[in-house]
Formats: sequence, structure tokens, C-alpha cells
Amino acid sequence: MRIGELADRACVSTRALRYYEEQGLLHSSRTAGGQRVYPQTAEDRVRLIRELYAAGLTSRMIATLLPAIDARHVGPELLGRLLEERARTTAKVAELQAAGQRLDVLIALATHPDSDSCPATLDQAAATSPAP
Amino acid sequence: MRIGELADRACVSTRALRYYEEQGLLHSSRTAGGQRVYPQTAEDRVRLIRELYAAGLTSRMIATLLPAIDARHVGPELLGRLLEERARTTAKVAELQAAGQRLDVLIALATHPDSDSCPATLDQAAATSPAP
DNA sequence: CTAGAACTTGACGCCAACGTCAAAGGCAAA
DNA sequence: TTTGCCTTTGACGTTGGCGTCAAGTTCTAG
Repeated sequence: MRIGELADRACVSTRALRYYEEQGLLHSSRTAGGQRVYPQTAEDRVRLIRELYAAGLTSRMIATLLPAIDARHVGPELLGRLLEERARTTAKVAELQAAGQRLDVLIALATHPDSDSCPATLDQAAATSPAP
Repeated sequence: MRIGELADRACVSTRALRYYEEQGLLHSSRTAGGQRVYPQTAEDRVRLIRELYAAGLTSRMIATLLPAIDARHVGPELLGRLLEERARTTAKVAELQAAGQRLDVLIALATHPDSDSCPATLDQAAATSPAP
């Protein structure tokens, strides 16, 4: 199939597909005229790439990872980087949850204007008065 | 105090302070020579700004929000936008947690090469084989 | 008074995954 | 063959919160 059909099937833009190829994530053969031709398996490939992006990985990381996944062998160094990524994800979740609590404090201030004391910091307020 | 001292106290760069002023988040008076002068309260102000950034808000949103916080009155429209932000934060947390599960699948594949079946998608694998 | 640290504005750089526009060529149906 | 959609490469734009020079000015300790 050509790029437009693959884009439709995998629900991505043609621009994204060319970008993936540019980053070495997706390969294609060409027609005599130079147009890209993909096998049917490319659709799953693109979905996998999208999931890896969704897992917070960068193009470079995915480019490193894909051959390992294909070979079904992830080396120790790569595993270490995956564990790092996992740790970062965990940390980001914690950060975002703290951010959510800060927003809760603001929302509480907005919906309960009864407390005339404005807390010095949002963190103090979050610690002393749990959000509703 | 001048910009360098405020930067040290609030643990931000002078560039950041000028940027905050440019965005209308932080005000300063000037010396005869044109140098910025801040009151002591500026330190808390900067910390508040940083917390709002940490809560995932943009400069524009913070610029809208700060006067409301100062006046201790958050209007209904602003409250609505805060609730939107809160919802986005919640959604991002969910996304990140899903991303973490996908990473767990990859890590599991790396540490347990016993299962010779490579799952079609990371999500399917996450659904059928919980991470260790 | 002077050295030199601190400060000023201005402006480009950055990062990442594409969006978007442009000019030109390929491909299939009638 | 012609029509017209599809595809090609190239290259600049986007988004945000600053980092990082650069060239010039101000403040302050001695």
C-alpha cells in the first residue's frame, strides 16, 4: 500500500509517517517513480511506534529499542534505560498529582471564600486543608 | 533588593525573573539608573508563581489568575478554567500511568524472555499479563 | 576615582513531533 | 491523453519557558 492508505489505516498523518522514516523507525520500498510502498505489516508497526511514543519515549529511544524488540532480546544497558524511563514516568505522575492538589487548593479558595486567611504557599494549604 | 538577590533567594535565574515581568506576573520599581528593585514580598510572589507553573498552568493563565488570588475573589469563568485545568491534570496522570504500564510490559519482555510470543500490542499485553 | 561585579535590553537558540505550504512529479481511470 | 488526486522533497512554523551570548550601563567597595 502507499502512504495515504497506511496513514488512514493507522490513524496518523502522512507527515508523521515520513517523519518516522526520517528517524529510522519505519522503512519502505519505493516504486519506479519514487513513491513509498509499505507491506501490510506496516500498520501494526506504526501502531507499535505510536504506543512507544505514548509511553513517553523519544524517537531516538524508540529507534534504539525497535531492533531489540524485533530480535526479542533487550540487552542490559537498554534495560537500564527502560528502567530509567519508568522511574521518570513515576516521578512525573507524582509531580502531576502534586500539581493537581495545588489546583484543588485554588479551586477551594474560589468556591469557599469564607477563610479570610490566604495561605502563604499552595503547598502549605494543601498539607493543612485537604481538597474536597 | 535587586534582581540578583531575589534570584538567589527564590532559587530562580535572573532571566526567569525578567521573563515573569515580561509576562506581567511580577512587577518591579526602578532605580534612577533603570535597575529593577523588588520589595521583600517579591520572594513569596516568585515562589507562588513557580508553584502555579508547577501546577501545569501557562504564563497567560497565571497572569489571569494572580489578580484574582490577590483580590481573594475568583470569578465563575476563571473557576471554570481552573476546573478544566484540573481535569487535564487528571487526564495526564491517567495517560502517564498507562504509559508506565506499557514500559512495564517492555521491561517484562526484557527480564523474562521465556514467553516466546510477542504480544501484538503493548496494551493487550498490559491487559493480559500484569506487570511484576 | 576606578575597577569590576551586577545590571540593562535585544535577540537568537533550544527541544520534539510533527503541521503546513509550495512547487513539481507520479499514477490510475475514463 | 487528459484529468485530477496522490505523492515527493524541502523548508519554515509551532509551542513555552527560559538559556545564552553580546554590547553597553550602573552600582559599589576600596
